[in-house]
Formats: sequence, C-alpha cells, structure tokens
Amino acid sequence: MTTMVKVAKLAGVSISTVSHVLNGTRNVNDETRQKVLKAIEETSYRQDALARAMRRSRTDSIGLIVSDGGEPAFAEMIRGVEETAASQGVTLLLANSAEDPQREARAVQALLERRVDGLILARVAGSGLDAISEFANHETPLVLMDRLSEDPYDQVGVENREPIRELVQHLTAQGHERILLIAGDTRVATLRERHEAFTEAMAAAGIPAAKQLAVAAHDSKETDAGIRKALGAAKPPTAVIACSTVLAAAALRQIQQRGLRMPDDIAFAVFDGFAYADLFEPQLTTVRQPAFDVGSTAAELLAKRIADKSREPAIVRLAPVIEYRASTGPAPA
Amino acid sequence: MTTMVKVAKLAGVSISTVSHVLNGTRNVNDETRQKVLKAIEETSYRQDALARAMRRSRTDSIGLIVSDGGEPAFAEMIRGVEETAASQGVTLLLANSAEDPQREARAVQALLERRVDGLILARVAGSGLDAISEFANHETPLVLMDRLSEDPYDQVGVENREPIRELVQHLTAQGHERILLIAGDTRVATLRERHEAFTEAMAAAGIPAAKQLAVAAHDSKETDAGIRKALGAAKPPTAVIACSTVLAAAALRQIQQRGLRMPDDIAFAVFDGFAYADLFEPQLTTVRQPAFDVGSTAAELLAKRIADKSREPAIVRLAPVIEYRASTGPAPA
DNA sequence: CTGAAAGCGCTTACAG
DNA sequence: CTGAAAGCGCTTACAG
Repeated sequence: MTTMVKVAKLAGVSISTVSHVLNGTRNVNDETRQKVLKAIEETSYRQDALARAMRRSRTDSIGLIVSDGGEPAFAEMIRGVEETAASQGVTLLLANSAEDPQREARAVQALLERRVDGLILARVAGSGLDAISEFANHETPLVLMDRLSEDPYDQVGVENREPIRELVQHLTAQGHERILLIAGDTRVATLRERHEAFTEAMAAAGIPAAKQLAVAAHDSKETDAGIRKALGAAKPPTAVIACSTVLAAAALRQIQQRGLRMPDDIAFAVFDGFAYADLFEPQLTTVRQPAFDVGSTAAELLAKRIADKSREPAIVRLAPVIEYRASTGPAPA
Repeated sequence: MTTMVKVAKLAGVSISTVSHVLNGTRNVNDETRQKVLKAIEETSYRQDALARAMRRSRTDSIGLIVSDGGEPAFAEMIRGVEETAASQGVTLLLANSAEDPQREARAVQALLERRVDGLILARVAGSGLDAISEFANHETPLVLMDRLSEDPYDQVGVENREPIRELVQHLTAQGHERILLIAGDTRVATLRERHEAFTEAMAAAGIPAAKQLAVAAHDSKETDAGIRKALGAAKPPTAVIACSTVLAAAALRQIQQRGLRMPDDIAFAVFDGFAYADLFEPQLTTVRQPAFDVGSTAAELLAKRIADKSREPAIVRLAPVIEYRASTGPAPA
C-alpha cells in the first residue's frame, strides 16, 4: 500500500508537506504542490482514514442503530440519515437491534469502540436506560430518533397526538362511536402516544374511557386474538384505526376474511401505512410519516451537537400528513 | 478517555499484558489477569478499534453500497448483510448510491479510505466498470450483489430467467398470447435477464419476437407512456408481467383507471412484488425474491474471500418462489 | 509468565 | 515556505 512516505520521497519533499497539500492546511509553493500532486497521482496514493482519525481523534463517521430495519418507515429513516451524512462527508455505520436489547447493547459497544463521532439511536421497545446509560459518563454525542424519551438528549420524531385527534374527529363527525384502536405494543413510545391521544380525543368526543375499544398487546399473536374478539363482538366496531403498518395488515386480513366492506361495513385508517396505499381497494386513509426527513433531521442535529457539545438539547417533532381516502368515507372539508 | 496505559498502571503491569488479557493472545497468570480485569472494570476502559485496526491492518468492518436504498428488496438485502456481519463481529458501513454513478464512485473511495476489509456492491444501472476499476489494482475483496456482471468477482443474485419462463408458461397454458412485459430499464442486469427470458419463453410458446409486447424504458415517464399505449391499443394485452415493484405499481394504477378487472379482463403477475401482496384485491401472483438471503449470502461470500483471497470466485443464484394467486387465475397443478 | 520497544500512517506544534 | 520529530493507542516480535 502506498503511504505518505513513498509520495514524499517521489516528490522530494517531507511528509509534512504532503500532508499539508492533501489537507490544504498551510500554504505550499505552487511548484512544490504540483510535484506532490503528481506523485500522488503516480502512486495512486489513498489517504488512510484510520491513521488520520487516530491522530485527529475524530473519525468523520457516525453510528445509527435502528430497532427494526424491516419496517418500511425505518428503511426510509436510514436513507435520510445516509443521504445527509454523505453530503457532510461523513460515513455511516449501521446496526439493526431488531428489537433485541442485547443486540442493541452490543451495537452501542461496537460503535463506541469504533470511535464514531456521534450516534443516532432508535431504541428497542421496553428497554430501560440500559443502552443509553453508556452515554451518561461518556462524551459521545447522542441523538434519539423515532423512539423518544424523557432523557436530556437531542431527539427527532413525528407528532403522534395531533393526527390521531384529527382522525377521531373525522370519524366521530360521521357518527362513529365504536371506534377500535389497534394500539400494538404500548411500551413503544410512539405507539403509547398514539394510544393516549386516542383516549383523550374519544373522551373529548363524549365517549368515556370505559366505552372505548382498544387492542394493546405485546406480540402479534395477542394482537390477532384481540382483533378477532373485537370484530366478533355483539356490537362490533364501525371504524378501525391501526397504529402501524403491521397492525393494519393484521386487521385488514381479518376484515377481508369476514367479508366486511370498507367504508360501509367498517371505516379504516392507518398510521404510517403502506408503500402503495393508493393501490388498495378501497384506497386507504393514511397518516403518512415524513420518515426520510426524520432521518435527515437526526443527522443534522447530530452534526450540530458534534460541532457544539454545550448547546441546549433540541426536541424536534415533524408533522405527518393525513391523506384522506375512500376507506374512511368522504374527506373533511 | 481511558487507554491501556492507565489500565496497566492501575493493575501494576505492562501494557503488553493488558493487551494479551484483552485479546487472549497468550497465557497470563490468573492472579495477574484478575488484576487487569479489575482495572479495566474500574476505569471502564474500552478498546480503541481504530488503533487496533491500524496495528493489525484489519478493521473488522465491511462496506455495502446499494444502488437504491428506497426499494424494499434492497432494504431486505441490507438487513441480511447487517445481520450476518453482526454475527461475525463485523461492523457495517453503509452507503446508498441512489443510481448515481458519481455517488457510487465517491462511496467506493470513502470506504476504501476507511480500509474496510471488503466491499459488497450493488452497482448502479448503466455504469460501466468505473466503480469496479478501482479494484483492478487493489487487493480489497469485492462481492457483487444483485446487479451482477461478467467480471471475475464473487457474485450473489437471484435466478431471474426460470421464474419468468414459468410465468409465461402459466399464462400461455391458459390461452394468453398477448402478454405485456413491463421490463423497465434493461441496462439493469436483473431486468435485462428477465426481459431476455421473456423473449425466449414466448418464442418457445410459438409467439415470435415480432408479435411480443414489451415496455422497456429508462425512466418512469417513458414507462408510463409505454404502458398507456399498450393498454390502449386496438388489441390490448390480456396479461401483464411487471418486472419490479415500481413497474407493477405504475401498471396497476392504469389498470385501475381503466376499470379493468383482474384476472378476467387482464391477468397480472409481478416480479419482486409488494410487502403485503396478500392484501391486494385480488391477491397478486408474485415472484418473491429471497432478498434477505441474498444479503446474508453476500456477507458470507465476502467473509470467505477475506479469509482466502486465492479461492475461485463463486457465483450464487438464489431461487425466488412463485406465489400463484388470484390475479393470474387458477394456480398450476 | 512478563516487559521494553518498535512501528502501524498519519497530523501538528515547533523551529528555522 | 518547509522539515524533523513527537505522538495518537494499540499489537507483536524479541528478550529474559
């Protein structure tokens, strides 16, 4: 492998000079610079980012740990982070915890050992401060993404409450009272917020908590059972709000099995939705998350934090867009 | 930051010994080891992977460049690579070229500078050997993923021809003759193979190339126009095979607009398909790619290549599974 | 069983 | 405008 020594010899200068023309860190006589550039060309020299990072104690790399790489929304966030990082000349180290606290802890460890300049973390559901506690005594910048918390870190996620409120209003305005919320695993912060907003919005519409319908469960089996029970009740729901894509798929399967027509037999809306929601029959009312922007905002916040570690933690909530479609009847004015 | 020097001092040993207990590279007196372990604990020492990598000239990291991080299939491949890499104790550096040769070249450069132990590359469409030529004089192991080529590297992709043949047989057996192939950008190796297989299979079914219907185009606008023209023809196709998810979406939109019913007015099949194909009405016949396995196989091949640079390049083709559903009529026996 | 020392490939004061 | 040299935090022969 070519190193600076070889380049310097060929150009007849010191390695200091090679380094400085490479990095533009001091004035170099134009003739000298040309010689160096030529030598670099001839030897097809490539800088060693590792050695450079070690000397500068800065790697120009960031880590990203997602809790569920299989979810389309996370795939989008990854793209957002990658694109912004690339535009900053920063390399992205990616890990997927797959909702496993152990894998999350190992990933944090591995990325910290690699001396990333900062870390973006979408935490696994239900894990306490475990992974984060690594950062308590640690100076590595951290940004929480999507899975937010009360901790004093920079955070980016979407606004979960307002869209649910709007959805509930949209449905109650059409006379729906028995609205079923498929809430999923409410240990996940995003899902918990959606559930809470539902409870409040329904109460505000005059439907007390005791009369509200919701399926909150830790796994898909429980969820399926909950949906089955709800749909098969003597007084089944006339509308469904699913709090995630997976939950929506589970509900739609049972709705199809029962031969229920949307929106006449049952209205249907989904938070986060399907990649091609417009191809469904009927088209599905969807709360579309700006997932790409969540990712790129996370990368931006991290860059700012790296540049200035003493700034106030920022908490950013991006607004989803509700796309009203046929599955919930006529769109609001 | 705690370094080995601090640990060594605290434990009253040399840094050699600390290094050896850390890596298990030589026998250490049990008492001594305990002292070192205790010192590591107390100082919450964490190894510096950069310094280690520099000394060993091995980073235990690999790079992955995908050509389109937005495609669900690529998201799955990323997951496959990540999971296998993690299980090997290898960190993944991810870049997305977004079908832009410039970004691809920059990513190759950045990852090489970072001294990744190897690289997995899904090349952008239509780029020549540009990105790959970096490897000609370079000893960094390279595995080609999904977007294969004639070059002498390890490669993993799916079998593209056989599923298309089967699909064509399935359709012609039902009497279809005017089958429209939405081929997309045939500069992409996968799409080119599907197109070629279609041409051959149709000819084998007695339909000469001159009478075959296909839309091959470089961008979505051209594709949309091609589909519009084909569907609006005097003798429109009675069946459609879409060669990718995006292409299928484009076709389905126009099919819905025209109010065509599947499979009666028009049969429909898709290569690579939608995340929740079973929720479509009717359910769509889909060639499901083992995308996750493509990713994990790529990571495995790369590990083997890193371990033994002189082995013969392997070319692996994973078989997709055809899921026959209502959109192409009754499934074959 | 253990330690002193060289060296991986850079950056960056320091000196001229 | 340029160079000699220290040092980033490790691993690994070499020596005892």
